[in-house]
Amino acid sequence: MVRTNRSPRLIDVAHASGVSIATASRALSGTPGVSDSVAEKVRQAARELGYVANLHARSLASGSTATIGLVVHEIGDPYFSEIASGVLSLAAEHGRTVQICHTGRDPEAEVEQVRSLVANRVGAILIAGSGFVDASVEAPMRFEVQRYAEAGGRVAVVGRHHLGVDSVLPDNRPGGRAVAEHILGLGHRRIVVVSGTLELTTVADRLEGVRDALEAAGLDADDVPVLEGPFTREGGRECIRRMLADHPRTTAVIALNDDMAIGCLSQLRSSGVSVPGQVSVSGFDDVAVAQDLSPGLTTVRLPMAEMGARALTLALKEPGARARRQRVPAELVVRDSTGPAAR
Amino acid sequence: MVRTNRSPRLIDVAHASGVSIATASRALSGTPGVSDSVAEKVRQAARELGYVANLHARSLASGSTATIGLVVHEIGDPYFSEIASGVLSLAAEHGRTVQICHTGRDPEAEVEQVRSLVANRVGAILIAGSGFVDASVEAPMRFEVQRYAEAGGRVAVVGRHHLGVDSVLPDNRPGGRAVAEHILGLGHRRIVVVSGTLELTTVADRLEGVRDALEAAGLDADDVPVLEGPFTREGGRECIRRMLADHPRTTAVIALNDDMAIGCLSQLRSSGVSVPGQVSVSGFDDVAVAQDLSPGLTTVRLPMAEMGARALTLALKEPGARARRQRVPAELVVRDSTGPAAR
DNA sequence: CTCCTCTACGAAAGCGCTTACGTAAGCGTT
DNA sequence: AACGCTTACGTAAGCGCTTTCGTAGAGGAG
Repeated sequence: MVRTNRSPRLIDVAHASGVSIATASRALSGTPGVSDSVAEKVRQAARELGYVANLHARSLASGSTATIGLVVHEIGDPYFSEIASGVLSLAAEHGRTVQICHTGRDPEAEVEQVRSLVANRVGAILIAGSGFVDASVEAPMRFEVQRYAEAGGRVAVVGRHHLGVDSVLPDNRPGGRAVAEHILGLGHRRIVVVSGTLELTTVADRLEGVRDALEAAGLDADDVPVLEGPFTREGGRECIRRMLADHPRTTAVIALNDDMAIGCLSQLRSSGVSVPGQVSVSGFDDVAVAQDLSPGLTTVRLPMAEMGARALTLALKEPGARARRQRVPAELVVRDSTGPAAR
Repeated sequence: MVRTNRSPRLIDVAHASGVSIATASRALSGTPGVSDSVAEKVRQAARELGYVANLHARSLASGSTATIGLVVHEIGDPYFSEIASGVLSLAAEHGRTVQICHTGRDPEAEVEQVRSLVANRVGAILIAGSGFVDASVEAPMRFEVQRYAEAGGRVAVVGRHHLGVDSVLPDNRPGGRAVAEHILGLGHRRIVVVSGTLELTTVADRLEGVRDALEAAGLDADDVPVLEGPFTREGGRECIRRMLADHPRTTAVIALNDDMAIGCLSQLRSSGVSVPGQVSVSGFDDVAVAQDLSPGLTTVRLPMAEMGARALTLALKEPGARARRQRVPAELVVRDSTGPAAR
């Protein structure tokens, strides 16, 4: 019977080139033990038939995969999409494919997604995005990740500690300190921090850095209001409305990510507050649009794409005896959204 | 021999629950023909063992996959990341995983990526992003896609015609016409179009719409300069520099996507040109940040996430006798970046 | 010429699952 | 009681590869 309408299999290539399926397999996957002439004949036949190996069969037989899994909070968010971009580019160079899932910042969905990646037998799992301060929230994730790692899976995370695996960690705290010092240096004293939920370690770390700077400047960090809202543009808008109501004399807003900062800018503009004339605003992350906003956003640059790529590099390496940590420096980028404090 | 350090297999679950492997399979995958009591026993055992099915084995045996492939030009670009977001969310609801690749707008890389998705035996392929006007560039892609479709694969595209498969098509031309009419309605006559490469069908279609409006207004469309540059923020900046040099009396810029429009805004600001006071600017797409820019960007809204979701829905459906086409309306969103023409 | 060592290749055993097919038991009909 | 039909389950044949092991043949040493 002729197999119509189906992709050719290895055995078809083998027949076409007059060798056994074993030899064909070796020739195509580059395993030694095949003479050059035969190997070339096989490759030729494969080309003519338009043969593409069935990766499922390959993985099943060999027990390994070229697929790597990437878990992000929300792919539509530029912070994550830039990380993803770095991962995808490097993965393509290595001939690896990437499975992405996003979790909507829901810890349960996150665990769920990791499970599904494990089921897919991906070769490595990359997890991007903040962890949770509360260890009990983090526990199921930790469990799942450990089990996978013990079974031989590779895991790397970006911007997340406490998971006991290789990690790429941005200098959130020093970065927070740097912006805050910048703001203080401009003479601001009536400052407000606009922040995502403090349950996120990223938020907590950045805030800690801000407090460091405040204390170093001889201020009481507890005197600076921290307005909490969703870690999104809408959250930024919301916080500014609260700020205008409750702390009308504020001269500087330190937002703990660019998304919120953008929301802040937007709301201040609609409220008729000039930036940086009346109020200065800073962000964190330096997403691509930050420089194209008006005014250009003063922020802390994190090389997101590179962070993604580095996480992948870690995951592709042999596991070390203990978890590796790579620090990524955060660099203050001063633009036009911050200026001297109004008198 | 005890299998240490490996994930449990179906047969382990079968033994643990005292049934055959066939019954266990049926119970876990929900295939009818198993009594409720036995099914529950099996599920219980699976849970206790922490069993997760090996999807490679499953795909190999069943000949189908729950994985769907998504090809985009650049995941870091908000247009695509928002589409991806729609796809990921809907896919998760259907218990599907998504493999994403980005191609850097390189037609060859695109074909390459589709091939690799085919090798992965994904159940469906989604392709987002503009096609090419030049049919010869599009041909290899068309070939690959057709072969996959004939072998039973499902394909859907968003924003791309000519591929002979199910498609979700934004109203680029009517959208282009709508913005242009808006600009004309504000009294602008010295207009410049800032455009990505005309080789992209998306660009060509939007431009066609703009020309429709110009002609309808009794103008000669050929009198309106079309500045071509990369379809990115940097491209927008570049075009504005050319515009300021070559067409200094321009009062309105119609950018053919938001990314370029953002670059235009940015460059105009650095060049000290007020928007919309001296020059009005419009975009296309309505990416999330568009509303938070200063001034808020007048643009044409495309429901990107929804478009992604709809493409997935099409791909998940049974194929029709002929390729389906879903039009997605484009809606003009007027914000602050456009105003009456200066006298 | 015999013996041994390589090298190049083939045969066949899985990898972990799905599913077509076979069968035994239960139940209603006549 | 004999018959068929349905339901619930087991047996076993793959899915398309990789990889271990075995072997034939070439070539070198003695």
